Amino acid sequence: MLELDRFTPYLVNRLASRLSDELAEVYAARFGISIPEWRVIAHLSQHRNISVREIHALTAMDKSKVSRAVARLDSAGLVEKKVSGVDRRLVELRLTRKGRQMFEQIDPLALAYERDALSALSPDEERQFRALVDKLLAPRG
Amino acid sequence: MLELDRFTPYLVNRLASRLSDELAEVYAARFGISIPEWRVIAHLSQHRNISVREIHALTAMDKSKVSRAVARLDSAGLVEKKVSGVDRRLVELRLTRKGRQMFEQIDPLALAYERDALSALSPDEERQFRALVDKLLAPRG
DNA sequence: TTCACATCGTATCAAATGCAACGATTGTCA
DNA sequence: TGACAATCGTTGCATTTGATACGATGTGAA
Repeated sequence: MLELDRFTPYLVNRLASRLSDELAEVYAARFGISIPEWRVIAHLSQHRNISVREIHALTAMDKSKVSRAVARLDSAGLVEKKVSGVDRRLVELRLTRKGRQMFEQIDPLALAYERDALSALSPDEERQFRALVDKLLAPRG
Repeated sequence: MLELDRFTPYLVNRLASRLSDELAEVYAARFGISIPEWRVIAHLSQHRNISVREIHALTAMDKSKVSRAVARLDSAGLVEKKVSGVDRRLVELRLTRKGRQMFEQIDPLALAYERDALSALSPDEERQFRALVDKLLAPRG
């Protein structure tokens, strides 16, 4: 018999929405970007010339969700779009100087929030937790 | 410098949406209910006479989201609504026989999915993971 | 080459969502 | 008691979302 308080999908979902929402409090009002936009920025901060398709595959955000987030970031001057020379179907994305500066402001705030969110765990537990999440995220047969 | 592949809110979110989506594949098409509706049913399966307010508080689903899910379940004959005698602002919810029967069909499927999703972990790791998630979910400061 | 098919990003449109406001009810405190 | 504030569930409305279709481009086999 299912008990919600012991049902992993339920618990992980509650944890995830809390982490997303609390993190959004850190950047949403202050920098005027939404959760999907933040996710795009975060990905562009470390993958150069990544495409919409790749962000979609990495984040499980819908293709059109990514496309729209990119469009808003583009018109806000935070992201540049450039049709790939190799495959003209692809759009290569990268942060503008302005976008990178915004990321560099959010970066320490995000890391501080993560530390705070994990502060209930000891360093050992934190390592365990990361390792277990990694295992669960690894593609299954 | 933030690295997404080590950033807990990001990883936990990816895990959570995979768990939600894959679980929904188990019940959505077969039983014709949405994710919010499933969540309401699951809560009603173990809390009797719970109110919209309480489901909202427990699940972090928006009040109106819960209200609308309940309305659909009501007109589908899966849930009954009854104004509380103690506080007439409250609506006491409970599964109908039909609703309970549906839950009892989904129940083993949900548990089987959970086992499958956690199959990458050893029994020990699974216990650790549950304990760590509980710690992280405990209200902070 | 050519033609059928796959892939990428965007646009379209119905449905879902979140926020704020509302009516109804209850609580508070002067 | 009475007036005002708070709470509950619902609804209206603007926005967001996801599924699908589309045009443009690329791929592969005949």
